[in-house]
Amino acid sequence: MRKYSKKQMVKALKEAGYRMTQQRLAVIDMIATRSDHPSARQIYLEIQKRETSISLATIYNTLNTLVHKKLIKELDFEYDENRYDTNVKPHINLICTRCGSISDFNLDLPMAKDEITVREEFIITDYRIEYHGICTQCSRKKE
Amino acid sequence: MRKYSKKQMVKALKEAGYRMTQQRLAVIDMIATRSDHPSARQIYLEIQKRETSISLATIYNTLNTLVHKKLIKELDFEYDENRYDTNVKPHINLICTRCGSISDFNLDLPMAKDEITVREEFIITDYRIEYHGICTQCSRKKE
DNA sequence: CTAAGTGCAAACACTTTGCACTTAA
DNA sequence: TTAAGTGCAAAGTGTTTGCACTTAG
Repeated sequence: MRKYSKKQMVKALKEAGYRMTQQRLAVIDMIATRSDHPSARQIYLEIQKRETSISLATIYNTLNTLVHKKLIKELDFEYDENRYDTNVKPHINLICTRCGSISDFNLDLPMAKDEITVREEFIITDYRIEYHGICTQCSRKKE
Repeated sequence: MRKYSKKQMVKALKEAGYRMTQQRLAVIDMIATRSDHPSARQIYLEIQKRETSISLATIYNTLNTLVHKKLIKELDFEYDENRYDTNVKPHINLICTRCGSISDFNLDLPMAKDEITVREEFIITDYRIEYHGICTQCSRKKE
């Protein structure tokens, strides 16, 4: 689990020369605090409830900056909005196809990396592993 | 490797009550013949070169039908068009971030499925595993 | 003070849809 | 013959961009 705190994200952006605006702080606060994997729109709605004025465009800008600085990860889905993950270490995402919740599953995977590198001469730079299915909450409330 | 032939796809659609139009045949022919993972647009351009008249909408319709019937798989990417995979058995996709090529890597994975089911009570219905990196061709021609 | 950032609305890219025309069975 | 399928163009979705206004440093 490699996850940056609010402080670390702010520090990293400042060091890279980015200004600390109310909007950026609000987005960072939101993404670093929540343990679910919110979408840009969810973050937008949440920030709007508070005092800070913000637009969706700014949220996308800020999230893209964080992704670019490798402080968070972007998860894309065809059937829905992109979601953002503070866990930047490769891990398994358990995605509920009923309620859309995403949780992390951390496990050391004997992920066949070496075998791929040798057999295919493919240079792995990143990976993405998802299990789709029904989460505990949803399977319990089916009656 | 579980991969349906052109014949099997045609049979499955006919049995499900679908009509066999020139357009559907052309799409099925294209997807079942090619071993790469074409996008709707690529299939469109390819079919246009031949005698069959077709539109992009029809290609999407047909591909969606095939996906729905579980005869092919859809791979979605935020940064590009969806790609379609005839290998419907769960497997690893090796995706080249330089040229966009996608190849399959078949391997029996000790994929932690059991552990997830037990530890998280998550009912797995499908999964998606991707390794992103540089393919053989691209790494050779880098000089 | 001034370059960086914000925020609206318009643009974008891919995919889906409404509907008149065509066609497989 | 006729319901299913096609194909255009228009709508829809999530995301990005252009540009005048605002603001952090």
